[in-house]
Amino acid sequence: MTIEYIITEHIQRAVSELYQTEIGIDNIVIQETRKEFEGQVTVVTFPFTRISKKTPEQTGVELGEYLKEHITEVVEFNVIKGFLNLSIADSYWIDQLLNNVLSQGFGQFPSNGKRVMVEYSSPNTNKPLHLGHVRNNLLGYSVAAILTANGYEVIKVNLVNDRGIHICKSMLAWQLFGNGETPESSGLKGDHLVGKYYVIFDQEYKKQIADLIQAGETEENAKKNAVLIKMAQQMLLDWEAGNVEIMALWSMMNTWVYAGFEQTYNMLGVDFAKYYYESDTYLLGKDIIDEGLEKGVFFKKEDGSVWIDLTEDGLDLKLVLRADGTSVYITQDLGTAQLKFDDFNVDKSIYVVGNEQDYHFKVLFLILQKLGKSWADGLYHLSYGMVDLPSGKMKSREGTVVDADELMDDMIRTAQERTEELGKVDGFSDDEKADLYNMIGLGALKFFLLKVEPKKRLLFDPNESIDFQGHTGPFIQYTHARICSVLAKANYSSKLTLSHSPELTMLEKELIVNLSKYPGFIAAAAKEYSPAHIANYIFELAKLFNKFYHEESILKAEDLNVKNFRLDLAAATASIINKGMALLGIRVPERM
RNA sequence: GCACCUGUAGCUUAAUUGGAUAGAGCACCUGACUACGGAUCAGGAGGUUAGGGGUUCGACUCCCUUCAGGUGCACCA
Repeated sequence: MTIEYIITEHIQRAVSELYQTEIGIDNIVIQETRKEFEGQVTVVTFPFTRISKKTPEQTGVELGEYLKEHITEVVEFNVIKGFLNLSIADSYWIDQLLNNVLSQGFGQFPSNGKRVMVEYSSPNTNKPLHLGHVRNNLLGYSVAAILTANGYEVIKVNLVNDRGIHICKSMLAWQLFGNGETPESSGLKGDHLVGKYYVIFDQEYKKQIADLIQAGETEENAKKNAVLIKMAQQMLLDWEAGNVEIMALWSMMNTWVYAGFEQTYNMLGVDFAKYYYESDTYLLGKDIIDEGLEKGVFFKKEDGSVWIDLTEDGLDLKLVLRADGTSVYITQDLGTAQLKFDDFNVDKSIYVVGNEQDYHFKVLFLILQKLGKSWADGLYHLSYGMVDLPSGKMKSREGTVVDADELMDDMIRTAQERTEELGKVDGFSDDEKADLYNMIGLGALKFFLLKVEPKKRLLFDPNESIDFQGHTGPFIQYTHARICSVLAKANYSSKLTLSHSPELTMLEKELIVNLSKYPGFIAAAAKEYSPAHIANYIFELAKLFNKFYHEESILKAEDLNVKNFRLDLAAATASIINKGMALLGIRVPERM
């Protein structure tokens, strides 16, 4: 039972006894005491003044006296303005450390019996992954890990966009200009090879447009009538008709792409329980259209197209089926949402998709609610801001992207240079070195992307490579390695028993207070689907530990009991760093 | 034009969801026991929280308004 809980209960009793009024939990605000004041736990007394009819100070003193008398852990209190600061006994904090923080399951909530799906990554098969995908992948992976820690059963899925006109463009360009080039013959990663032809298509297409304009066509007509775009459109029709030759080309190029993606995902450290493919799902959703028409949620126009009127909800009319009976984007998303639910019977379904699709998901969820789907309330769009460069927006077609593979390679190389400069890898084997550079490079990248609130957009300057000092992944990794080093020197392996409770220093107490807050951050991160909370918490923890480490010696502590206690404290810190970073998909080294 | 999102130190950002003197990191300046690991620690300087109004004991946070930036408003996905 946490001290906050005990205090809350006693405040209810105190208010009832002192002022003869019952108050709800909502009125009780408990927070951590600010560093400049004495105490660890603070109660805000303003909400009670209306009941007590006294000043905030008087109310605070009365409550403080009551709490001190009735709760053994409350040893002292002071009131400053409307804030009642409580000092909690050292014994409580020591008990927290030894029996809570250091226990096996700390930070892992028991199963809540709920199942949640997290869809993320969602690549197109016509181009390699870029920085935007990296943010998406890291967010998806991390949110999945956080939900798991909160007791959910999590199913990670990837919905691959493997069909459509854009896919045909790279296929066509390869057919026309590829000369049979393969990943083997070119030495290119499969996804990069295909991406190369997507760019070539665009270049050739632009040339044709320019030629047509030269010949007197309007720009609009030139775009419509260029031979290449006509051919691509024909190819899409052939694909939909199941043309054998086209299907063979499609599946061959897909195989290349998937091999490339697999490599990138491995490097990023992300994984999926299931892949959905749009080539399988693009025809879904028609039965939902029928259902909606039956229920009167949708209506049909004279031309046969099907619509929904969302004007009462402040939105517009939305087409859900074309006049010719074929699907649009939202049709298949309606169908896919149903499919996911049918496949896994999930309670919640999270879509990790960029904020340019905010409107789309708003509409999608609203339609499903109107259709009366019982699971519609569990749908959530985890929207994140786009990553842009100093030069502006990234465009795959124009080749102005920060490529995911290159970026990771750069990060790892920088980690290597930095580490070698510091001369810290004596006694490492080549494999260990490679693993370490990978850990640090990717740790820096992941922390950089995850420490910012998802919905904020991110500016990424490739020339100013990511820092390795300060508010960074490597700073935290370093702290961890440092603790491991101390523990190794002391031959620490598991929790030490203390002969008696030591008197805590300010910093020790602060550290324990901090450590015991970990589960609260896990819960908050899940509630808001924001790994940034954990990233910033772990950073604060690492910083605090470094301060403690600097000011109070562990191995040279004044007596054995204090030394053992500090070893436990250090071990607990390392453990939380490790757990928290794991939720971000970041590994921490024992030496670096 | 309409809708949604964002705006905090020079830069990158935080603020326990309405609580105390708005915290950090980078960059800049000054320091740290002959270092339990200096990828560290301590200190300095840097803020009208885009501007204006309102709500209340109390506002970066909620409401109104103006400004700036972004995104979306296809029988594309």
